[in-house]
Amino acid sequence: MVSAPLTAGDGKERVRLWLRLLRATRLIEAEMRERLKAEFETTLPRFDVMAALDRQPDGMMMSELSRFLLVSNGNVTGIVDRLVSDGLVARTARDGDRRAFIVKLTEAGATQFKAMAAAHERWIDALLADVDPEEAAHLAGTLRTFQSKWEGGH
Amino acid sequence: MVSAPLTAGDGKERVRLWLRLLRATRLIEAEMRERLKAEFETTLPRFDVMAALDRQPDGMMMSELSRFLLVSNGNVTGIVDRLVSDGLVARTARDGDRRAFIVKLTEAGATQFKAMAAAHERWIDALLADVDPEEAAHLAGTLRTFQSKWEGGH
DNA sequence: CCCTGAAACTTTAGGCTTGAAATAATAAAG
DNA sequence: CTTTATTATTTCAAGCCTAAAGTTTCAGGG
Repeated sequence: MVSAPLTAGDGKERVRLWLRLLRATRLIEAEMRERLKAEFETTLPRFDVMAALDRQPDGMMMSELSRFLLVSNGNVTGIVDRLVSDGLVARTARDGDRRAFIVKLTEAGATQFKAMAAAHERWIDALLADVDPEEAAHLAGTLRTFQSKWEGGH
Repeated sequence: MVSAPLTAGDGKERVRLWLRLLRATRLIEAEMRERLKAEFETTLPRFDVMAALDRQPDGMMMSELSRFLLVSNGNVTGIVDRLVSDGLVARTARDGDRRAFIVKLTEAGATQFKAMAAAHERWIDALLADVDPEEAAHLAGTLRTFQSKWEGGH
């Protein structure tokens, strides 16, 4: 006799988790998008690129940006193009390799990003106010495990 | 004397959780996108629309779809247009109201969706295999609480 | 009947996104 | 030195996405 599942609907638990993950993420993402637009006249992809560059003061190659942000090469080209023409980001040559560019935040870009990052942190903190910090740390740990296994094993 | 935080980096726990949530979601999303393309020659937004319609055999209005999927009205128009021209979805008039359409899956659409849904469930199950069920339930519960508070309170 | 407002949907402009193809420069092998 | 492969990036076509403006229809007074 095969043991019947004690919890109802067993077997679809992981799909249910995924659907919740996706929905929660999209809700928060939509909110961030809306506020970035309203408060800073910018977009989430632009914010993502600037956040990545802010962590690497020496700059990043286009391809590094692409890998880090999990988006395609061609996508990064367009976003960076627009940031450059707004004076927030600069492309500089890499000596010894005329193929690659080093992309960094300009002064103006770094200044603007600081303001956005502070607001972003406040928004997220308020949005997730009901998740207590201990729980947050725990969940972050779970997700970290998932990611490292996945990103490691391709 | 103000008490110092016992855990390092306190105050940014929620932001860290959000970044991990976002990254994990994007990893899985990218994988689903890739497999839907490779195995079924379709896209994630199309899958999302078909999944929503599969749950409502009587069909949905365009605006219901838009609200449910958390995307804009105009966006739904385009996706449904393409699904209709592929014969997977049908727009039918709603009697008594010439403004609204009822959108449903066609036979062909329902058949194709069944195959995709089964594959989708297998993929997610395998991807999340390392998340133990207890932990999964816990995470799902936290997300559920967040969502109901958020979606309720606008 | 006629207005006014709201509802359902489409259209438009601009930006994001991907995968594939095209350029160009470097590196490696013979 | 020349061929071949790899790396870094851009370009392109097609589709996704949003916010805002536009169209048509309905519903409720007057």
